[in-house]
Amino acid sequence: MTKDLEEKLAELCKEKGMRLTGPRRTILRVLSASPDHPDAEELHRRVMAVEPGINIATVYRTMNTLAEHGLIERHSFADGRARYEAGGSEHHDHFVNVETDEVVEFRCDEIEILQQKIAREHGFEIVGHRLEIYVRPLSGKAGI
Amino acid sequence: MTKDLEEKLAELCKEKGMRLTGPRRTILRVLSASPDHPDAEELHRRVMAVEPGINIATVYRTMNTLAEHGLIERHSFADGRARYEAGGSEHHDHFVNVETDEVVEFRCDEIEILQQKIAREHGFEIVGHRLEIYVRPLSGKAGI
DNA sequence: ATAATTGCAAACATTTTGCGAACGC
DNA sequence: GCGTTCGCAAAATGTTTGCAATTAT
Repeated sequence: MTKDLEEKLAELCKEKGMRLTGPRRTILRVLSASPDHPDAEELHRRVMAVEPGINIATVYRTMNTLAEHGLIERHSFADGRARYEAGGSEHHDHFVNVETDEVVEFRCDEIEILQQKIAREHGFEIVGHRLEIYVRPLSGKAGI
Repeated sequence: MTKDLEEKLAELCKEKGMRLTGPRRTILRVLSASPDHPDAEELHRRVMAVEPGINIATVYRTMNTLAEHGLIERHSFADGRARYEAGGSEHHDHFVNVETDEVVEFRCDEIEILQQKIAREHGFEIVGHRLEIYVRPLSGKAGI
């Protein structure tokens, strides 16, 4: 599944006319192997572990290019910096466990439908959306 | 009846032990008169129009303090910078018009209820949430 | 060949911080 | 008077960009 994703992204790059350079290939590989939502610095760290010498500016530029072509998603959570996620997976939203900072994906079609409805009622067409639900485990002891 | 929002905020400040300095008063005034969600720079611009000489660092510090004490809300939309909103109003979510950067508030109880439901299904208790729907005007002229 | 992409450093944008002076309580 | 807050300038982040060299097609 993971291996496929890298190839799929590589193919999409070619389709879009993007050149498959060494650094870009490495970035695609790292991205494909990242099930989470790393920011540029973390991504760069992982890329450097695979192939040192790649500049963080290249990471930024590549992420921007990939996002422009719709190959990845660029989130910006509350912390301010941009976080990236390899596209290809289905749309989903996020639970953020405030006690562990863990992110859990979920999907709720009914909510999506309601969004469409209320947007239309306001005279809008949806371009995209972001839903984060900050949570803590149900039964567990209260945090701090 | 409606005690001025500015007065309400001022009182809350005192309650929380925050000093009501000149600059802070001005910032509360501007904030109270801002129905939108200005960022620090815009807020500073408005503050300067009322009383020149207030530094933008003071705006940042004041917004942080107010947010820590729960008197205002600090949003961070996709554009990266922080935007502030005088609290006190009911909970709501946001449409962000991607063509104008304008923010429109909305509220949808059905969505809130679905959130509760799906969170519970995942074994979570909701602490808070954030929903932004990025939109463009429906019918008329296409953007770009 | 030639246009896209890279590394590097410098520029940029936003937000925070150290400090001594000024101020509210 | 004492602790908070201020203005200022400098630092800290996070991200983008100009340019000459390199590389994929």
